[in-house]
Amino acid sequence: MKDKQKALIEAKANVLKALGHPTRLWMAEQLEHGEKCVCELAESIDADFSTISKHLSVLKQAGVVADEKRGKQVFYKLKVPCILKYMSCIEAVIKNQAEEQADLL
Amino acid sequence: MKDKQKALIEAKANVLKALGHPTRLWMAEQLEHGEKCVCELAESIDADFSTISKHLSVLKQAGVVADEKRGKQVFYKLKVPCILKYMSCIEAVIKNQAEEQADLL
DNA sequence: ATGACATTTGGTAAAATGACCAAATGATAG
DNA sequence: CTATCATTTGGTCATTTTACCAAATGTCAT
Repeated sequence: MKDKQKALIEAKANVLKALGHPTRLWMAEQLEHGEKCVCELAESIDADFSTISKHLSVLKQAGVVADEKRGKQVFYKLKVPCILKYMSCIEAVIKNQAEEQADLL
Repeated sequence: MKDKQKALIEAKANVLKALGHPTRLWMAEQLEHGEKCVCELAESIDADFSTISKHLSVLKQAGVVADEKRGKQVFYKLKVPCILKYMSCIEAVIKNQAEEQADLL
């Protein structure tokens, strides 16, 4: 494989990996209808603030979200909202799996 | 968050995580135009057969691919091809990132 | 049966990830 | 300027992931 191709694959995998954690995926979904501050996101997550901050940082690194500080708060938003449009396909994978499991019984 | 919601998020994250490794993403892309046997996939990957086999097993667990043994060979195929349609969006994320990096210079 | 071939499984070691705590930063209010 | 609030950073530890090697499995031809 060419170096450039390889780099592209790695970059894509990196984005998918960033979304491949329940907390981070949940956060991304929360941003579907607009920005939220860290404190809002934190409300529904049972984890240390530092943990939440680090997850957001992973999403930012991957280019999934952008952050903006306003006053004391930091707001995050989706940079490329199409990533959520994909979820119906992911759900199809899961449904498929579930049906096959059910067929075994 | 409700238990069911939580389980769904976890399932979705799991699929994304499975695709979130360069080798596995590459494999999935190779299957775009139909099934391939492990040996074909292995040709372009510089890794032990056992490593390749384990990656395929992760994709299978996640419900991304299905396998079928025919003769000595095992063939893998995509179960839900829409996952590849997503890649254009992922690429948009990367392009976005790249442009921002470029703007810094 | 025996050997050769394609793939998987089990074991192990190195590296990456994720969670928490404590401390640092930056912004605002008093 | 000091205290306070929101968030990030650094450190540490447990867990998970990944890669390789060696050995096992299942299939086919002889």
